Amino acid sequence: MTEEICHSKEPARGGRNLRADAERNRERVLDAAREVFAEQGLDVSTNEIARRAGVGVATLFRRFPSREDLIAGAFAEKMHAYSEVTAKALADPDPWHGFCVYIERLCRMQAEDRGFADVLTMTFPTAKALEEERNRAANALTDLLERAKAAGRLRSDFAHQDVPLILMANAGVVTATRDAAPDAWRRLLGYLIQSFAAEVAQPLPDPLTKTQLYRTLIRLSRRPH
Amino acid sequence: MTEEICHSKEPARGGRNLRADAERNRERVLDAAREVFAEQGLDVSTNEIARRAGVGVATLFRRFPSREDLIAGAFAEKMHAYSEVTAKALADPDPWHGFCVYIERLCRMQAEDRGFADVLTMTFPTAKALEEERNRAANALTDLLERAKAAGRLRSDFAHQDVPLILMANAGVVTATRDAAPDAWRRLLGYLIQSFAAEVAQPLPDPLTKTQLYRTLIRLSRRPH
DNA sequence: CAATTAGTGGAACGGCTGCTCCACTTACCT
DNA sequence: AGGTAAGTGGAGCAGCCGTTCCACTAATTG
Repeated sequence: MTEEICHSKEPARGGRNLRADAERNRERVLDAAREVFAEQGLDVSTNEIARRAGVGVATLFRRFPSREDLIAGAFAEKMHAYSEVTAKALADPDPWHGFCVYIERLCRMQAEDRGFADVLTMTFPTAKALEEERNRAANALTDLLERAKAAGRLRSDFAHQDVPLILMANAGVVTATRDAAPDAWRRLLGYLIQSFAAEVAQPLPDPLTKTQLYRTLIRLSRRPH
Repeated sequence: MTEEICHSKEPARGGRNLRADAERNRERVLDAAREVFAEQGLDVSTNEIARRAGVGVATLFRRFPSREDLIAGAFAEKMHAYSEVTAKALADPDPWHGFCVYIERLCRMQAEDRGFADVLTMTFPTAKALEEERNRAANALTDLLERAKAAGRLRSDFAHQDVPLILMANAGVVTATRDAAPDAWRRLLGYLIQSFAAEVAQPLPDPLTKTQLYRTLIRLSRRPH
């Protein structure tokens, strides 16, 4: 049943063809899901998504029987972009520069899409389509790290497990600061990159202002929206 | 109605005279809350706390009318310990060592108590008792940073707003890794401290093992337990 | 232009939440 | 001991949630 997960470009023409209006609704649901996930994160009510898509809840559930199906569908493109980032970083003639750009892009993607941040750090063994893309990216990453180390720019004790570690840390900052100081993560990253290079201190992005900090913490006090 | 609530007999026993069994129940609720908050974080059901305390929900709500009252009560001690950490760090003859110990302790407190992690990073303007303690700590922290900078060990562009930034990052790591790799945060902190000192790379704690990483991400995939 | 289904929306269900109400119980004071 | 108000527990309310069901609608096909 769940064997085929359509690539977003080619709507369902590969295996089953949905009725025209059904396919249109499917796309509307995905658009709404992407929109809401990006704004509010992954744990948003099903009703809310259906409402925003302008369809009944039943339609959503028939098309995406489980929550994971919906998530996989919504983030398929972005997951592909993610693995492309890895490939591009690998293609960079300067491995260290490639590494830095890679990390920066990843963190930026987290910062720009709250749902995607959750996908990257939280929902690992989700639908097969995502997992496959993830594995391809992981392999490319290993190569990237090897080269940066061989070039003598990346510290040799940097582990590939440190990448999700960075992502988790970044997620913490990003979810906390999104509304009041959406660029706060850059400062964390500035600190981290520096220690990955094991070089002397370089200029950092500006720290949070006092009011940014205040508003960040205010906002977070009412989690259960 | 009447202004005075207490009879003139024993007006001030800590400002509040509850009936003996009421006071005992109050303590039972606080104990249960501390226990559950530490395990499951701040957003745990009121019923669950009452059940674990062995009292009815009404008892809980009469004693702690709002959620914030309960949180403030449960974490009063720990918040005091937190401000003491700052004071102790300030008393350290070596300001840089004091700074490092301070950061380490803070992150450890987050790692050991999921609820407290939330209190520190998420619920800022909560009950006054907590806020007051927080301010005292903030002032001591400013002094600590000044001294460490004056000693030439802490980089001069370190901002006091970077401390919550660290805490947010640490929270991200800690909430993600608590079950599978409860010491993962130490590695992040190792990286960070290094870049705060702007010195050459030093040995780091071990990275996550492959299985630790896997189990971490597995666990997180089913958030709505 | 029917006839045939795939497709639809929204009501409804069961389970959870924070919180309140009220008939009872029990500690305290004399 | 006995009166009384403080204190109690749990049923119950309103409001969410994910999910299912089913009477209806309309795209497709011949």
